[in-house]
Amino acid sequence: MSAEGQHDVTSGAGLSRRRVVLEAIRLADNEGVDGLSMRRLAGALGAGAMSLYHYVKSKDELLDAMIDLVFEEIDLPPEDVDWQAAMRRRSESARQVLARHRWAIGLMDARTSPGPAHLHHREAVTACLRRAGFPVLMATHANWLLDSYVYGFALQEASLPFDSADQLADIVEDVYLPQLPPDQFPYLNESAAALVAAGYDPADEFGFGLELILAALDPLRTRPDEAAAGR
Amino acid sequence: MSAEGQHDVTSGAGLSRRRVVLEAIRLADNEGVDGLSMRRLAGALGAGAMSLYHYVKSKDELLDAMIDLVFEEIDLPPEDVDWQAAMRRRSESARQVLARHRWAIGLMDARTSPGPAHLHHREAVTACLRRAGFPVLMATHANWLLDSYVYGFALQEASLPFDSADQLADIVEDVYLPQLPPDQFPYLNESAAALVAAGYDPADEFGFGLELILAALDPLRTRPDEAAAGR
DNA sequence: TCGTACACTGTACGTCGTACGCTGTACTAT
DNA sequence: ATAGTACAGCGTACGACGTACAGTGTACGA
Repeated sequence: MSAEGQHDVTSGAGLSRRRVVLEAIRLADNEGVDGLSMRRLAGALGAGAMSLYHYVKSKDELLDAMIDLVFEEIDLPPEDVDWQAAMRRRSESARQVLARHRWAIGLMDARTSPGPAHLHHREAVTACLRRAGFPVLMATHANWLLDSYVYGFALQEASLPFDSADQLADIVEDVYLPQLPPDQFPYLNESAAALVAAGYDPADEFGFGLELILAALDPLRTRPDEAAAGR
Repeated sequence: MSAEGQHDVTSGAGLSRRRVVLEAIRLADNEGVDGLSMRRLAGALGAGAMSLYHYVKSKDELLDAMIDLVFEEIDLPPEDVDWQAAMRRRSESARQVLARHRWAIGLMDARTSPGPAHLHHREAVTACLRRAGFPVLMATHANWLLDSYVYGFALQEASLPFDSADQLADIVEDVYLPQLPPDQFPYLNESAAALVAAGYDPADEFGFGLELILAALDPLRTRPDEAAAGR
């Protein structure tokens, strides 16, 4: 008698696991992961706190589900381009998605089992590398290397206190430099000055490492790339 | 009247910021970061919960301090070897330290300001790269790339459910493969089989990407390495 | 002897995750 | 029509959390 009215208001249907997880992601995006509580989440869905437990076994399981939904947002490597283009696409996509959901990267170290979207993504990447001519173990190496770079970059990006190049100059001058006496940190001062002078934008940084890694991996293939050659 | 007895037992002196943070790290190492509460930490130190707030402004500040102490454990790049050896040393050290404190990497994305040990480390790395002959902006690129790799690797390593190569085979067979129907995940099955057959140890994986990155960065220097050449 | 500073603590408040048991509704079998 | 069963959701309660606030006793200089 109390529930029906709420359902109509919030979105027609009743609760569902998907709706719960989606709203949890929105909440975490807006308020940070610390602002996500079962009660607040339930409130945002127009429901009681305990109702959520019909769709999610525990908060931990909810977090797992959130992460897997984030993985779903990441583009898979396209199959009709050469391997470097495919990896570029999925890596850039991953970076963007992880930047959109800053909380996700910090949650990943605790949860140990991959989830279906994660597995699906991994399969697609491995397939791409194998078809590109990387031997089995080399494909594993490449996978580790690329993922490490993407996750590590996202981690560093998430801990930056600014979003754009505009803010960089301000932050460097107001926060960074005052902490850095030039006699004790000569090189960081030099760096900071150069970055500001060059109008440095950390958003451009990702490409450098990615291209370097792709180029260095390329000669480790032992066969021509099927996707690049054929269809 | 209650505190003194405990102090003698635990380590002679009274509380101190350093002792608080050290014990917090030990607790987080043993029980996971979720098991670290102000009450439990105080208990482990033989003190009341609120006593901690004389040394730490809030739990958040405690976490910041813990992370910075972790950074202190990481070897600085030695100054008397060539830049690749120096980076190898500090990167390996960072990997080990972050593996020893699994909780640290997951905390890093939330806390945005570097801390003194972090800054000191960054200065030393930048110095090493600059002296090796990397131009200012290129040194920044190299810094981002290397750190991304190290952090991302640590992140992936932390989310592995096993520690050694021995356990890998078991886990793959018991947990991984049952989730992976061969028709849906042919490449992951191929990989898993190859890894088990090769006696793959993820501890060896780190070197591959690191060496690849170091080798690819080397030609981007514009001057000879001072450390390698001189003294 | 007094005052004052310091190191530390007990209590209390609001919030958290969630165990437990209860509601009303929908549907199926009789 | 009636009873039975399953489902979806909720209210309450418990223990643990971070921490504000108002103390406590001790050490020490005047």
